[in-house]
Parts: sequence; C-alpha cells; structure tokens
Amino acid sequence: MGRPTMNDVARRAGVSLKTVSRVVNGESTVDPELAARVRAAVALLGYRPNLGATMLRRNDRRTRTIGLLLEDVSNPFSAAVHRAVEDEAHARGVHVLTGSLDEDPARERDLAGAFARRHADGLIVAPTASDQSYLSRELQPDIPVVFIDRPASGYRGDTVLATNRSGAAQAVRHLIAHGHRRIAFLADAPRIATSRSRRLGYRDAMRDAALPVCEAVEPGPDAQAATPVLLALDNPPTALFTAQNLITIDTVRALRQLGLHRRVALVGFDDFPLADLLDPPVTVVAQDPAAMGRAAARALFERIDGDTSEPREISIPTMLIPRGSGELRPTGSW
Amino acid sequence: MGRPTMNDVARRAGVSLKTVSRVVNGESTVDPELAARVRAAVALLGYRPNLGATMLRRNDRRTRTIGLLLEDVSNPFSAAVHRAVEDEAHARGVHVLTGSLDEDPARERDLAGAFARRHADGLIVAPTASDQSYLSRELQPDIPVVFIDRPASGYRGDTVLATNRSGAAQAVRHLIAHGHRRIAFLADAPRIATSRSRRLGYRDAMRDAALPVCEAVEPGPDAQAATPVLLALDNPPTALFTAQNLITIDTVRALRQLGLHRRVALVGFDDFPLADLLDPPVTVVAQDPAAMGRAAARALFERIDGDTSEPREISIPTMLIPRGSGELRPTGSW
DNA sequence: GAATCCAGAGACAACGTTGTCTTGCAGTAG
DNA sequence: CTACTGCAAGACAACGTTGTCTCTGGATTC
Repeated sequence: MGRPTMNDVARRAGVSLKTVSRVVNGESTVDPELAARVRAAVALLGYRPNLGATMLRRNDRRTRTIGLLLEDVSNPFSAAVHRAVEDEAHARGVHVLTGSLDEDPARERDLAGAFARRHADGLIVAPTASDQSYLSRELQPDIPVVFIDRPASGYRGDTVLATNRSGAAQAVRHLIAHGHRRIAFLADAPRIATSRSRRLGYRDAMRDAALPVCEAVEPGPDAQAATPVLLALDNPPTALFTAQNLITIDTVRALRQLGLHRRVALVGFDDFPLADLLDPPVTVVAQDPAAMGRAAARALFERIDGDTSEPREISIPTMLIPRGSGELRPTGSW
Repeated sequence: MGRPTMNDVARRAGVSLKTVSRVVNGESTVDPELAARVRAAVALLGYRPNLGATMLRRNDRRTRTIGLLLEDVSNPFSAAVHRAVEDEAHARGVHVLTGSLDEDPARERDLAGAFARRHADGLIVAPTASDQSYLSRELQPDIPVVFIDRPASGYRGDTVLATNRSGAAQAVRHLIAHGHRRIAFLADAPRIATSRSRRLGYRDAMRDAALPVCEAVEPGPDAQAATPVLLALDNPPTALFTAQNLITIDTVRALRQLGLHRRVALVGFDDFPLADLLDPPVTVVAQDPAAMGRAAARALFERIDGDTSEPREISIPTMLIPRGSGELRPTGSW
C-alpha cells in the first residue's frame, strides 16, 4: 500500500472524490459538516496531495521550485549567493534545487536540462559555458533564466553582475595612490568572464597612470607557485592585485612563505572570512554576494510572475575595504 | 502552446503514442525505421518527457531527487557536507533539493514535509528540532531518512556523527598535556546535541585529570562577549576550548582585542579555512564534513535501493591538528 | 401551488505518460 | 491449405488530481 489518495479520503469520509478536492483546495462551496468530515479523514489517513498529479492537471503548471546553478556550493561566494536566494525563495514558499558546475560547461548543460525537465519554474545560473544558446533547446520557451556573477551569451535573461571592471580599477588606483608603480595582476583563466573584466579594470588604472602592465594569468590550481616566480623577476612588483578570493588566499600563503607578507602590498578582489584577522589584514574589493543573490532571486520571481519587459542588467557595487595589506608602501629592495 | 507531448511526436512521426513511449524508453521491440522516424520527430519538436506524468504512471515512483536539510548552507561545515552529498548524488544522476534550518524546528518540519510532498526519494537531515517524530506523519513510510551531524529522536534512520565526545576529550587532554590546569569551555546552547556531546568530552578529560570544570555555555550570537568576562575572573583560565567553529573565530577576535592571543591557549572544535594563517595558527579538532556527507549520501542510497537492515550509526573520526594556539604554555600572569 | 433559482455535490473527462491487452500479419509446422 | 507461433504495434485503461458539466433538492418568487 502506497500513500493514501483523495479516493481513500473520499471513501473514508463518505463523500465524492471531487468534494475532497474542493476541501483540500479551500473552495468555499462545501457544506461545513462535510468539510469537517473530510478534514478528519485527511488527518486520520495522513493524506498529502500528490504534487505531481496536481501539476499535471492544473493549468497554471507551477512547481514552486527554482533551480540554482553555481560554480561550487562549498565556495564562500557561491554559498552566500545560495543562502540569499534560498531566503527570497523561502519567503515565497518556493524551494531550491542546487547544482555545482566546477567550470564544466557539460555539467552546466546537463543540470540546466535536468532542472528544466523537473519543471523548475525558473533558473538562476552562474554561467560556466561560454555560450548559453543550448538553453533555448533545453528549456520551455517561457521559463525565465537570470544570470548571476557572469554574463551569458546566446540566451536572453536578466543579468546580475558585480562592478568587476570599476572595482578592479579602484583596487589598482588604491595601490598606485600608496606609491606603487610596479603592480602585478594575478588572475585565473581568461576564459572566465569575471577574470577578463577585472583585468580590464587593472589595465584601465595602469594606463591612466601610464604604468606598464604585468600580468600572471591563470596560475591554475596552484596559484601559490606564481607568486615566487613573479617576485624573482629582475625588477619585481612591489604590489599584487589578485582577481579572485582563492587566488588571494594562495597568494597570502606564498607571501608568508617568502617572508614578504609585510613588504609586498596586496589587494584582493572578493572578500573572504577572516581576512581581517590575517597579518597584515588583507585589503579587498568586496563583492556583496548576498545582495547579488537577492537581486537575482527578485528578478527571477518578477519574471515568473509575468514580467516580460526587456532583459535588465543589474549592477551590484563592490566596495574597497582597506585593512592593511593594501596600504603597505613600496620598499626599495628586500 | 505548451511544450510538445508524446502525442505531438506520435502525430509527427506517423506512429502511435505507445510506440513513441517505447522508443523514448529504449525498448527493443520497435522496428528500426519507425524508431528513427520517432527520434527525428523528437529532435525536431524538442520533445522532453514530462517527468511528473512519468512518475505518476510508473510504479517504481522514483523522482531521482533527494532532500538535504542543513543548518545553514552558507556555513562552511554545511557547505562542505552539501558539496559531498551533491557529488555522490550527481554520480547517480540524482538531484538535490536544499534547505537551511537556522536552528528553527518549525522550518525543519515545514521543509521536510515540503520535500516529502515533492516526492523526494530520501532525506538527509541535520536535525535542529529536539524530536523528529513529526517525520512519521509527514513522510510516506518507505522514505528513508539519514541524519547527519546530530542524532535524531523519534524516527528511525541511519545516523552519521563525528566523534564529538572523544574528539573534545582529546582536545582538552592536549591542553592538559601542555601544562594547563584551568581550562574553560565555551559552547553554544546545550539544546544542540553536538554541544552537549562536546561538553561531555570536556568533562571526561577534566575529570580524568581531576581538574575543576569551568563552562561558559551559550555565549549566544556574540561569543566575543564571553571571553573577556571569563578572563576577568579571579583565577582566570590559561586555556580555552571552544566547541564550534563560529565560536572559535569569535574567541580569536576577542583574544586579539585583549592582546592575549599569544598568552591564552586555544583549541577549537571543527576546522575552518585560514585557521593555519592566523597568529598564532589555531589548533583544532577537525571534523571531516566531506566524509560525513559522503557517508550520509551512500547510506541513503543504500536505503533507497532497498536495504532494510537495522539503522546504523556511522562514526566519522575527528583529528587533532596542532598548529600553535593549542601548544602555548600557561603563563603565570599577564 | 407551480415555476424559477441557486447552492452544493457528484459524474465525467482530461492532464501526459506507461502497463496490459488485443490485433494484425508474417513465418512455420503439420 | 490450415492452424499455430511469435512479434511488432496499436487500443485502452490507469496513475491522482482538477476543470467542467450535470443533477438534486430546498428556498424564493409570483
């Protein structure tokens, strides 16, 4: 015996199937006494509506579920976005299916398709693939998608982005203002859109100050290795700008090992927990992942509720938080 | 027009509905030529099976979805568990619905019920409520539940726990071995089972060494406030054992503010990122959240696959990681 | 007192799919 | 040549629910 159905409840209460349906759906055209009998039977049998059948039959077709595709749910940035999205969804009685993409375009496609088949009412995606046109094939045309953290291409949807370029430029100008002239840029793969934007910001600031660029792109999984190489150059940088939180942390480790953490200035893009407790405390350009998640969720729910206006691009400002590592002055030599 | 159905595909391919069903489900009793026509029509129309209808009709009733209820998806411990569960699920083509509980028993009940109504094939729950007997009412009898991090009561299910008591005792013995006699214990609400277990471990070690206990339970949201109070006692503790990662971090902050971070020893339960980069690096008893998540997911999938043996209790060992803060010797006075 | 109305309740079909049964037809044996 | 076998493919019911239509009977109206 599986779980009880409306029919079981109807038999038990001595009414018709349809009357049970009416009571369960709170329709008013039911005799109070019958309604009471039905409710008693529901409680007695522990009846719960079969959501699948409901969704199949109803014409509004809402599963009150959204899909959330992030880079890696265990990364603090993704986790904060996740939490903010969940809070917005919870307030609306909506549940969240999550998936981690790990920079794997195939996984992005698979999971988006899978969530679509599960009839998610909408998707929030931090794109990993360089092209999202697959979404047209995988998704029902009326499923809204909001992109977060990185822009999408090939599919129309709202996009929530941090001020990557201007935030990066601000970080670099901050280092310049503290006397640095040789500032290196450490970033992950240029395939990643945020990495490119932040590099543009770095270049903006360097160009404006007529300084030469020095880029170590894609330190890869072991960003720690890039730092000693950079600092062993003939005319080594006196300051580093790291474009992502994991790279920042690796760089902190590397500087520590070299014993240069108090001599080489450092500003990181994206804040991370305990940055304020390190020695020196790490100056960062903080994103606001919670605000990004909230904005994305709100945009998505507006679309789900029928907003069909032109896709928007929502900018969430970054904020420079001076803590110490970014205020170190250049030292002549070590 | 909604998305295409099997009927649309059948009409297009000039075959019967049932033949489409056979092709889609990979049954072998279909003429290759018809099968090819069907597949062409599927591709042309972009047909995707309606999972709701499939689940409704099929008798195995699997949604290939599991529910995961954690304390807070943005907490590093929960996030690591989440990631491990996702990886195990992904390997089996199963998707994960997540929810944060925030120590709110009502939210636990609501979300468990909601996921059950969504026909999750199983649930992994880090219990917040003191009693899980509500699950009998909310869940179909054959939905397996695995509890993680904290034991459940009132519902039968496998449980995955860290070695809270022995791990805590080990931490305290470590401090004792480094000469400490006055060791305070800082924990969150005793309502939380892990908090109680760790306190028992603390008491075990103190009793074995014939030392008096000194407990500051439930520093609450602001654990930073408890530390100065403790250290202002007449005969202040020379070492602190903190029972949870957020409390550990708050305590690090407090010690830093008091300028005592190099004089008062500290061991924390549960590791956290960057603990090794603080000054001094923080000695911890590390849990292995990834192993816990993996174990929970594996146990759940075994149950889903039909294992009906007695509920098991799975212990995931903790590991003491000496880094510096726990090896400070007691100082006579400050 | 008969005609009308309305509210409440049931009958029935439908949502998109799969399980089961039946049909049709080619191939084979007697 | 007839009867049987086997297999591919269609017809039909069913899963659990809701939308629509119809029916009933008591209250209201003239």
